[in-house]
Amino acid sequence: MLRVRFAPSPTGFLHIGSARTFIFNWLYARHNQGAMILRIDDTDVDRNSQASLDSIFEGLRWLDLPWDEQYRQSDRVDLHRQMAWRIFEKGLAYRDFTPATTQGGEGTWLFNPGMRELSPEESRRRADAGEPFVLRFRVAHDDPNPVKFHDAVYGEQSKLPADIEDFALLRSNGIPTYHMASCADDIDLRISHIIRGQDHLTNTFKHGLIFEAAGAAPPQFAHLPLLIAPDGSKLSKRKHGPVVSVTTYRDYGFLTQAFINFLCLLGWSPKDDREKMSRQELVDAFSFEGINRSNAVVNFTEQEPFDPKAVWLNAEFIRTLPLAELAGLLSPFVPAKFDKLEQIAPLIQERIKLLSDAATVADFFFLDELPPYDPEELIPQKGDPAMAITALKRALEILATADFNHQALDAGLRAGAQDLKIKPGQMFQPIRVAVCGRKNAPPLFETLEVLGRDVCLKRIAQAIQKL
RNA sequence: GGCGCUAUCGUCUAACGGUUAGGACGGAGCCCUCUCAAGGCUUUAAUACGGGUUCGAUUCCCGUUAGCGCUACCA
Repeated sequence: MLRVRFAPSPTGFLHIGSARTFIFNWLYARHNQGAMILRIDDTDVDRNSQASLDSIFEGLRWLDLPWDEQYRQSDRVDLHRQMAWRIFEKGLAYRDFTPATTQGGEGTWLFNPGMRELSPEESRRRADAGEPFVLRFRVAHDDPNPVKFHDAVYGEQSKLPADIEDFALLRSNGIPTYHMASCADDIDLRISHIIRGQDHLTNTFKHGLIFEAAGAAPPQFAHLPLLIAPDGSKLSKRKHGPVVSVTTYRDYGFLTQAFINFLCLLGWSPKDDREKMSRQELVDAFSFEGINRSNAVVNFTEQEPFDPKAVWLNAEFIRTLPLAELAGLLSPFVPAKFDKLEQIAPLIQERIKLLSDAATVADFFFLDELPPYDPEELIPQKGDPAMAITALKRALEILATADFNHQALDAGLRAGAQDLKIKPGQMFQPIRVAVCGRKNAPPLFETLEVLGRDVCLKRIAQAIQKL
């Protein structure tokens, strides 16, 4: 059975690049009726935090793409160690007693001098004496045959052993490194396909060596191009702020489906001209052939914190939402009861791009007192304050008695404009500003209807005072 | 520095040797219209550079340049 895994490490919030990796794994699993495994790669005890673990689960839960199995690497350390020592026993790893502080530096580093050729006896003796060591893989640097693997996205890959350093398997504190833990788990969990970021492409040579040393057949690999910032650098919270965190998208009112859709279009294409796709369409269309090889820019700026395409997709999905569903989704963003929201929803559905826009675009529905506005805005096009006052006074009379439904209001106010010998637009604008506190608002009659007679009369009266 | 990967409109991408280099977002304009949206139409803009191979290169090969990744007892 096909088995894929998503293996985040809890050293930070859930990054949108990680989210895309998760989504691609999920799509691949679903497309092939395989299993999706979530594995928390928490081998770096110093950098792990509960906060990031929470953030990861929070983000994944919002994505609403359920996984089938779940593991945590820290529960499986014994397994990783055993596999490391089995590699050691085969002579494919050795103890390196070089203190950590003396390492690093310029140029190519392959191994620490003197440690590869320590005799088994001496190595054992020093270890028994309590001297700390790391367990290193013994790469066959003199082997002229390249290490090879096939990547489903990047094709045939090969690298000379002479260019691969003796990487660590076990740290001096006994905790397995990422390479060791990851491979041991991939073997033990029978992972058939590893789909991950391209930053692991060159690590894969090391992993190939581990699989071979452990006597396991390597899985299939598919590396994904990275998501980068407009300046070409990698996305980081420190440099680019909250836009790189999944929960930020949720908090600003992205729909899960729009967010997933957007991420899928970064580095992958269905190869036809489809852009807006449902989850099922994505599952059906997803394949490694559609994955690109070059990094994709998430196009945000300081003024526009979200990629315009993500925003556009979100607006598209909002427009297709059933009104009751939209009203429900809106409720965390605005102070209004559900039945009021159901009335408002149709008026703002095609006027908001993010759910959070409702709070600003439709504020006048929720506020008791309108925020201050410029009385000049009450004056109609090619009109003067006197015209505004006349129009508003007439509106007051009409609204005092009219039926409060939009057909009646439409007819009544148009008739009023005709009586006053002004254009309908000149009649409507003062009313709109009086009632909404702004020039740009949803259609007038529906808005009046939702606001109700009392509020409308009160606000128009207040507007007349301002003139 | 070494090794690896990548390079089509501003951005996301399509074109797997032959196209007026297509679509989408964004921008601009027009139409519709009680404002704003939405919708419709039009428009804007690209094969990084230099060599090959070929009747013919966005596409294949080499080089240059640029970007990214790995080069840790991070993942």
